[in-house]
Amino acid sequence: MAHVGLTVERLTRAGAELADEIGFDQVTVSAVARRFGVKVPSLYSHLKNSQDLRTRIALYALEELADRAAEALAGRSGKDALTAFADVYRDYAGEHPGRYAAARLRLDPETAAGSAGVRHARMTRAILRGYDLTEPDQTHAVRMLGSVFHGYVSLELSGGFSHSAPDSQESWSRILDALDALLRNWPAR
Amino acid sequence: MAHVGLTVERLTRAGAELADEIGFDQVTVSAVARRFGVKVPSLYSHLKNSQDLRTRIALYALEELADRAAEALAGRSGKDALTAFADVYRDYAGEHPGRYAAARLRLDPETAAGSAGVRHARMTRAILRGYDLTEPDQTHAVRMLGSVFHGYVSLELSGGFSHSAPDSQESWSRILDALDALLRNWPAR
DNA sequence: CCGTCTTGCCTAAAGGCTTTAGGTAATTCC
DNA sequence: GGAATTACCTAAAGCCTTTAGGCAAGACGG
Repeated sequence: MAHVGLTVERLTRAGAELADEIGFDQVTVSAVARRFGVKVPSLYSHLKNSQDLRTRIALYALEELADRAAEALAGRSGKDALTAFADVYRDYAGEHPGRYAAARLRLDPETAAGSAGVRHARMTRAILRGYDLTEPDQTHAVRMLGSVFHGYVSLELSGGFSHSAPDSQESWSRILDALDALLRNWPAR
Repeated sequence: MAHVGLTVERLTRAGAELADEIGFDQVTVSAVARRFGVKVPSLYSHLKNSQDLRTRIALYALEELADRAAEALAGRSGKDALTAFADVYRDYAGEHPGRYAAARLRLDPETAAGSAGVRHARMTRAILRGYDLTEPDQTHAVRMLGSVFHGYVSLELSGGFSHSAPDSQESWSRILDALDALLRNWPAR
């Protein structure tokens, strides 16, 4: 077969696209090879194994998501920042369900520490600068925001809120109102 | 081989146990057959296919979780109910990570409608009777609670909060305080 | 008590994904 | 121009899924 020019980057990107099309857990080395019109073993000089492919897609998605979030956060603060940040997550999951699922892949601690996950955590904390929270409440709030965003998007993606009133968009918007109110009025111990 | 007495129920239960031991997505028809000391094709007279097995495990876990939640909710109201209900989820996920993962399996709408998922939704709504919320805010709050519970448990399970201060238990408890405060003080539109 | 029917698990087999080992042709480099 | 490297290939083994068909033991009617 002719030279196709396989690289880890191209394989990762193709895997990410494939994830959005057929679902992250349907992404296999075979499927990616097929997409490049190449025999499966050819990928093994670029990838350690199947898990390696999945991990790379996850890191790619985390990076992409963090870039979007960072851009959305620039120049905003308070509720404005909270909403923009949250919307980045929800919109990304809507546009790229496969990549979003990839971003939720459990990474081993070392890989996680070197991933864009760290940026996500820092940005979430940055949002809280617009509110009057001190440690350890700030950390509790970081964890809660992460939970709500991930939880809502994940339930919405799995069809939890579809076909029932009120509209998911309205719930999302009202939940963000509620979170803003909560952060401005975080209960003392 | 001798008569083993395979039934769909026994296969489902074994699959649920296996899920907790090796992870829900490692649960295969092969693995369950192995556990019964039986050849793989023997299971196909009880199961339609691999997805059928997974779905049954999911329904089983949803049922079990709903039973526990119902028991915890009996005789409680207000914050007491909120906490007890939330703890059931978190504890179940901690004790049975594989089953919890199974309970999050995306079911097709028809299957979902006949599942214990409906009870979960009703119970969440029941908790809100202890707070002064009217529609559509009640629905928004139901969705938010579901998101936080699922999101938190899911992040905790994937190792998000381990090895970092403060303790995850403390965050959980403070987040429940915060949710209680929020529900008592839900912002008007 | 005996033959038949049914039930319950088995072997055979095909197709797909993963992964390793080793081959070949084209490109790169001295 | 020849040697080394690169990039993709074939071969093959192992595991999982799923369908088709077989056999033996227990259930059941005569």
